[in-house]
Parts: sequence; structure tokens; C-alpha cells
Amino acid sequence: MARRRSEMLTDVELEFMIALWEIGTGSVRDIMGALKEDQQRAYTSVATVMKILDDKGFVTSDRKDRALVYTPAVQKRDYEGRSLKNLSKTLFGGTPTALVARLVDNEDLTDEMIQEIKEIIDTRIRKDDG
Amino acid sequence: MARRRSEMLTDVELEFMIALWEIGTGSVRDIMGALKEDQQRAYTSVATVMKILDDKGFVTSDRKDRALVYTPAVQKRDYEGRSLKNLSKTLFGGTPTALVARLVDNEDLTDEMIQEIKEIIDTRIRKDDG
DNA sequence: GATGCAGTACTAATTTCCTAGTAAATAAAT
DNA sequence: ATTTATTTACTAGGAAATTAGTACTGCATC
Repeated sequence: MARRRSEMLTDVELEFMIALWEIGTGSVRDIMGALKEDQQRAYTSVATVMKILDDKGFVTSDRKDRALVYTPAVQKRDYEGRSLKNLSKTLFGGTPTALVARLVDNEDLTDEMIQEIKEIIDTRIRKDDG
Repeated sequence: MARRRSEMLTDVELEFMIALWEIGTGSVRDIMGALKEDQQRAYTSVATVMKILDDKGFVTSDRKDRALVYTPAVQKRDYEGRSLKNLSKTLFGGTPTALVARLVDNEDLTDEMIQEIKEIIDTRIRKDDG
């Protein structure tokens, strides 16, 4: 039986998308340059995965001179939201509150982080009221 | 070249683990019964994946009569935390605050949900102080 | 025109994932 | 005792993921 391709990125795909999001637009060579030290790959590996990302609709490609130049078709913030929704759905019964509960449960969150989170929420509440 | 097995669950593995977490302990037959309507599989499919989960260390197995009885070796709350940490690391620069910011950014969060989240945070802050 | 370089397409090897069938073992039933 | 049912072990095969080599194409330069 078959698997249909997920609408979520695989680990390596995500690495490459992050590199592309950072530089905005770029060729395979550019993306290679934007990859972190520990995730360097051969040129052809990057090219292959970028083509897959094109097939999946995560990027678009345009030819500039000889080289293909890739541009994100999905914005990082959108994908972040998609990831959170996915996680919420699969592991937290679709309730983001349960997700937050588990998050602040984490003992290695500092007081500063908690405070920051509180401010984010409060700001959001004020925005709704005003 | 190779891929190393991730310490994260795959989609189907997660489905089965959720079923097992719900019933606490159970045989392949029990897990099948705990699967949702739209994720029914053949007995042998479940058995195969449960064996993989055993290999990966997510469950332990004990023989009761003829049947193998599986028990989670990783608690759901631990895996939830692991997932959040993973997401935070890969997509939010390791800062949970950025994750929350994106979460409350989601327009289909109701006012009630936001309020609930606020209370979770406030409770956590009070707990720290007291 | 031959040579070299850059880039893409094609191909391939390996591993995991996913699904499930078949075989073998064991127990229950007739 | 033979059949039937249950369960695990073994096996298999296609799809996707990961990595990268090789071949081909187009351009520039000698």
C-alpha cells in the first residue's frame, strides 16, 4: 500500500527551507552557502531536494541566466503555524491550551521566559479588546 | 547513504502509541481496538509496528499466555515535551516564546482559549512565587 | 574547434516507512 | 485427533527519504 506525501516538511527539507527563508531567494549554490556548518551536503544532494520541494509546492523556481533561482512559496510564519496546528492536532487533542500547559510545564523554562510569554498573551488580549 | 532512526515517532507509530497510552497496557488486539475509525489496520501491520516501537525503546513487552502485552516505556507527557522541544529547536530558534507568539497569532483561536492560556501562565507564575 | 566550468537532469544505492501476506506455533473446539 | 482460531515471526514490496555520482548541456575562453 502507498503513502501519500505529507504536507509537512521532512528534516532535511526543513533545513533547506530555513536556509532559503533566510536569504529570501537563491540558487542551489546560494542555499548551500546558507546551510549551517553541520548540515553541509553535496551540490547534487541540495539540487535534488530543492527539486522535490518544487514538486511539493514549497518553493517556486525561475531561471536566471543558466541557474535556477528558488523562492519560497510558503512563508516561514505560515509553516510555523501549520506545524503548531499539526502538533496540536496529533498530540494535544486539537486544543492549543493543552499544548501551552505542557510547554510551561517544562522545568528548564526560566522565569524570564515565562514572564515574556505572559506579556505576549496580555498584549494579544489587549489587542482584542481595543 | 543512510538515515539514522529519529528519536521522534513517525505518524503511524504515534497513532499506535496514542492508542496504547489510552489503554495503558495491551496486546496487539487491544491496541487495534483502541485505534480510531479512520486509522484501522490489519492485525499484522499493527504487530509489525509495535515490534519496531519495541526495538526503538518506546514500549516494553511481556508475554502473557501466548500474547505479547505492550506497555509504554515513554510517558505521553514526556513525549509531548520532547515534541515541543524539537519543534522549538528546529523552527523557533530554540525559544519557546517565539513558539507561543506564533500560536496566539493564529486567528482561529477563540477568546476563551486565549483566556484559558492566560490562566495557565498566571497559575504557573503564582506557583513559582509561592 | 577543443577545453573547461557550471548547472541540471538522470540515475542509483541505501534506509526507513508502511502495509500486509504467509508460515509456524500454540491453544481451543468438535 | 483433526480442524479451527489466535498470535508471533518472517518475509516482501512499493513509496518516500537521503545522499550523491555521472552524463549532458550551454557558455566562455584559449
